[in-house]
Amino acid sequence: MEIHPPSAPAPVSDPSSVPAGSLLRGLNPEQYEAVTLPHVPALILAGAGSGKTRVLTTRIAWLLQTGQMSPGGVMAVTFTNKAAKEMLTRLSAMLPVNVRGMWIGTFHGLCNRFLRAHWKVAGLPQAFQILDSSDQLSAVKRVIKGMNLDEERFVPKQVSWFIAGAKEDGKRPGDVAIHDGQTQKLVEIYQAYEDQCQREGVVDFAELMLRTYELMRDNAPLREHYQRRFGHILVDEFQDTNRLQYAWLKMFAGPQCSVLAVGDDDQSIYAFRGAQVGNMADFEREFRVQHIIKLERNYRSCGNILDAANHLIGHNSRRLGKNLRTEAGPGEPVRVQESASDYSEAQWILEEAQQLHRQGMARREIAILYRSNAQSRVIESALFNAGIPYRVYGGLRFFERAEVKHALAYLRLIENCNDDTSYLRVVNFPTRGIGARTLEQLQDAARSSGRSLWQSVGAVGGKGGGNLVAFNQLIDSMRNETRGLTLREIIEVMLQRSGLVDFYRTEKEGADRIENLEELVNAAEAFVTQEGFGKDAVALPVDELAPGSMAEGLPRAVAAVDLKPDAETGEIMSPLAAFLTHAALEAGDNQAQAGQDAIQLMTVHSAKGLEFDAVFITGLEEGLFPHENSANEPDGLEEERRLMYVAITRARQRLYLSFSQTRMLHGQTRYHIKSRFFDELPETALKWLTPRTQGFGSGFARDYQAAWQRGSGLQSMVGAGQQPYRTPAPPPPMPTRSPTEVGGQRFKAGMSVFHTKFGEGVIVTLEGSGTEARAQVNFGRHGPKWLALSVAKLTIVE
DNA sequence: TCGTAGAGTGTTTTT
DNA sequence: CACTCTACGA
Repeated sequence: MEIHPPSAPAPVSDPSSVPAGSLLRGLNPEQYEAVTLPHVPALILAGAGSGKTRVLTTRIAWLLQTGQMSPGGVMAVTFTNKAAKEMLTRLSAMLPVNVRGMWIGTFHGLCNRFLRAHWKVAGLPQAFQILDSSDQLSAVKRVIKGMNLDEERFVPKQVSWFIAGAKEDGKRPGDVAIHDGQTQKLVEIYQAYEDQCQREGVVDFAELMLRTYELMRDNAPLREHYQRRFGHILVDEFQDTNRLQYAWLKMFAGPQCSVLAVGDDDQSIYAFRGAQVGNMADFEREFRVQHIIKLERNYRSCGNILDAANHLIGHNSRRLGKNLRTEAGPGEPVRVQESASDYSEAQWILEEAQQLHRQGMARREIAILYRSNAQSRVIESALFNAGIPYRVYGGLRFFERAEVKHALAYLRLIENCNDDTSYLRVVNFPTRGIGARTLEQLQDAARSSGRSLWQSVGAVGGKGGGNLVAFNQLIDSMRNETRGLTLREIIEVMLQRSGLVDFYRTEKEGADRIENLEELVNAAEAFVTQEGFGKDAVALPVDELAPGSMAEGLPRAVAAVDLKPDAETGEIMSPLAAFLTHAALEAGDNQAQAGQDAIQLMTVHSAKGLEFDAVFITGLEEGLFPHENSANEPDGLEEERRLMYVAITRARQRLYLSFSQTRMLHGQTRYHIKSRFFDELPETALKWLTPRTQGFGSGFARDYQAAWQRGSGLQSMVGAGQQPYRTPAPPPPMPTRSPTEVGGQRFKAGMSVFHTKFGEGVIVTLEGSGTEARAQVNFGRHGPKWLALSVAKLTIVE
């Protein structure tokens, strides 16, 4: 793929002559050009730390300020709520503009907004609810059970993934190509799942996108309306868009629309969940993009860090081609540390981090990154034992916690009693004498009549049946009691009447949970205040409703806005329904202690978009980073390299790369060699804190052997004369598992071997011992393979 | 209905 | 190792 220079160099006036107070003040020439582009499609290749958010927001502000666009005519779409919020905040700081009328949000958030306005033509109930991924999973499980299918053959997670994947390819059950019986059945499950969702009035994340896309595609007046409306569409993180999102954008972008796509192919790290980097090239071609601007000036990292990043990513093929540069000096070298074990690695990190902190660096400016979540544990325990405050990203977020989900389920039932997922979640929680047997009967009755669980309670007799009726009455009475109350009051009533609070009061670990339930009340309160639901505000976009808005004049027959206000209050959407939507679309933070100054721990994926003064990239070992599983996927290694690129470019001043010789993984000690990425970094930018073990690959095993024979074990390899790390327990006696003992042969990582079937290859990883011993061998044409050494016939190639 | 022992599992993840 | 899920017995 190649990049054409802008056909006509844009007539950029000298950005340095921009008057004080102007929006455009302080932009560099490329940024300036991007912000002031004419009304045509354009692609901005924005490198890490090149000021892309600034360009996006300044462009919107500029379009509005110069009167080229009214707020209603702009759409800006992002992937995360955080990015959307950031954009809104910055924008309102630049201009006094009513951001509520603007279409700025996540793909899913905008779809929700669209479907709330057009629920009727979209074929949805007005109070449709959104399933998060765990809701979706349990819905899929129910479908599989209901079809009497084997959960071994149809693993709910995989089925769920299949359905989401199909939707993200724009495919309904009828559109999926069927090659075999398995696919046939999967499609049947997909169909049944769809029917179930439709019956219950719920949509999953992918459905929000697909439903919106289809409605735009099939409803010409609606499409024309929106296409006329949006003169400018700006897309953030374009490299992360999937097929459906791309098609969605094309649907909203009419002939008069100028789409500005901002992205960085080198930071595409979500191919595994359907992101198509190829969308960038497709966009360039299909939108006949004339203006491609590269933002390569980096304002974040110092020279050595950028050298490392550029050098590394240079090993990828199929790039759009971009190099980061800085006007800051080279700065400090990139420090490299080798440790004997994951434990001593953690120990070293914490001491180094403490050192930085003592020198005045805030803890929140120090990030510890790893490839996979499992790696955080050792580091966490080291920090915990040392009493150093830290914060782990990832894990359960607020709205995903069990007690919060229970509470939300009650609220959802108040809003829509046909929501079977919520019904099943709380019908017997707290326990009400409704057991598996009773629910079995209820589900059978519901299935055979095609009705919801709620509607089927009458069909179940006996004691269980009576309890079910009582449960329905409980929900009914909650609905009646809360009518007309504020959101806060509704939740308080629900918490009491449902018995949730009482239940957790008697639990031994219930205090935290009650605290979270109280937090839910606060979240609701904050939501009402922020979104203005307290008074007469409605959830629908103001510009869709106001007379004189662009929606006015649209043929009523196609229902631009399907208004159906509450008969009593006149509310278009109840605060409760709005809050439930909010809870589904924005899972919230994962920690309450977010304010504290703490060291930040996270995966490389979740670090994307963030920056820190000091960054530790840990576990840089073959098999971990690059991850062994990526070797099986096409372009897997390139994605791992981009991931590494993302990790490197998070650092402002100081970057540490660290790897360990041994690591506890899944309860087993594994022996690793250092990541191949070290060979792809410029020597001149690196500074080894530990002596280099030469000749990597075979080096480790040989040095280990030598060190062991000297009677000093691994510790002697970690550089005597260094800080007294007090490496704890001596390393596991390697000889029992020694790679050199494996299979009775002298295999070592890095060694060339010959296999009768796969030919010549190089040993990447060795693990296990005796008959368990296995090796990952990289065979040129056949790629990497895991081999059981007791079985595979390998000979050493000299 | 509920608690617990045993098996199974184990990249990355926002919405 | 640490967690989730299932099956079984009280």
